[in-house]
Amino acid sequence: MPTVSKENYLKSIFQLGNGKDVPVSTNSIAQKLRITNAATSDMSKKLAKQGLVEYKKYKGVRLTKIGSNIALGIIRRHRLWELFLMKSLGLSWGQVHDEAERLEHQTSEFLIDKIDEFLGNPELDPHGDPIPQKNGKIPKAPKAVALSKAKIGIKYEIARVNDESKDLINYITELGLHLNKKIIVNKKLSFDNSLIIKIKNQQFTLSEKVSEKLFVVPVNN
Amino acid sequence: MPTVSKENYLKSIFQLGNGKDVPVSTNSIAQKLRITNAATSDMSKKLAKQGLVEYKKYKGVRLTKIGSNIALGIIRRHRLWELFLMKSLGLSWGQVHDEAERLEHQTSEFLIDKIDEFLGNPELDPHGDPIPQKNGKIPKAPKAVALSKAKIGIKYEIARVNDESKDLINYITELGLHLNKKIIVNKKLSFDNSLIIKIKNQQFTLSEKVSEKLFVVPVNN
DNA sequence: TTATAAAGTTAAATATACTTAACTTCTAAG
DNA sequence: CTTAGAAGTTAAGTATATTTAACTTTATAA
Repeated sequence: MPTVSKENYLKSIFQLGNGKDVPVSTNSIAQKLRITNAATSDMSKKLAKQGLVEYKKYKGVRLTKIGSNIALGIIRRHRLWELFLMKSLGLSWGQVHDEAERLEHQTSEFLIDKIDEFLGNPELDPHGDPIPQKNGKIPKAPKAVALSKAKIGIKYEIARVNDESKDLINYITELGLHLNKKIIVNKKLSFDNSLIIKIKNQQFTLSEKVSEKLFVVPVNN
Repeated sequence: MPTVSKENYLKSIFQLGNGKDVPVSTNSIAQKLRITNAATSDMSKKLAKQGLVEYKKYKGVRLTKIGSNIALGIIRRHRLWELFLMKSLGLSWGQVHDEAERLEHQTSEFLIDKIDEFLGNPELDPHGDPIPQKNGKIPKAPKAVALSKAKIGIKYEIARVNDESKDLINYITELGLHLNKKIIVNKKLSFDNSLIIKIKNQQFTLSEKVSEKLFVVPVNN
């Protein structure tokens, strides 16, 4: 069984490769995990020795089938915990990530399956990300577009938001935004690409940085 | 902040001392944690250096106020998790201990307080043990007596069971026993001190070993 | 009152996961 | 097609938590 540390490496590799079977540079892992490059070089060898990644010096690491399955298991646990903590305890969007980040490593298959069942085998987590299923399949997320690329005047709803930055989540939560919230872009300011958006009757400005992290799908009514 | 390992030492010391401010031998800790005596001698020094225990060579360790508070915090998390997993996910008596054993070390104060609140600030866990409160107070558990010391013919209910042995819990669960279950001792066999007990209309035998681990309180009707 | 068994400690070694500092390989601009 | 800087690796050292093996202290029974 991999340690917590190894699980985090595998998860990071999976995420940096966007779930695709591509090599990921050791330095990008280091950056993501906030450790030194040296540490990831070291660990890459260990992971390779255990058959969890393929490692070619100077060419990055690539998950093996086994490594990929472990990564998926951790991501599954993370996303189910997030949803569970919101549904069962009423925690908010911004409160669940950090908790899930720790709990995901201490959750037996038995327990996560119980949580999955309790939630009705959901396909999406509270940030709109797909929850890997018990069988390893990853549900399709709705095809969302960054708010920064949205068309003026069309009604959208929020379908996904990057859950890595707590600051971002807290900020947009404070603005009253959350998953499935309806939103219209009234105007785009050309000098800094910030957006003037409307929700209900309120209107406010979102910087380009923020609008790139929010993903939306068009809605009819 | 203590590591998981240190938290487990502190918890064990607290439990071996029955929650009292007494010194606990290093070897008893080793036995409980299933590690070598040498390891606990070593760790005792480290815990002492951090001000979590007082350690006199050959005389065992004694929790300081700080160490004791950490131990209480872990026990609080353990017992609240057990109850929460049963109430929210419908897990059984025997299924919650091992999960709680890991989750207890990865639970922020924020989260455990939410769980506590969700459960209505309960005083007892599913095994009848008192749950240390946020303020550090430990609720009084009902004054229960070991079933092995119960009187013949009196109606009792199960008030507490040692949660450390999964085998025991699974065994008595299979017999249909659980917290608050009514039980009458019909007879005590003098040659091995086993008991013939009655629940509802069923009758069966419990060994002395088992009956020493089950605690009961008399009930009226 | 003393020797011995039980209880406890120390020291040396191991594994994991890091860091810092020095080094090597790669890559892309001129 | 060379070379400088970026990217990546290695080596040595650190901290934590463990083990095994040898040793010391304590308590007790003759």
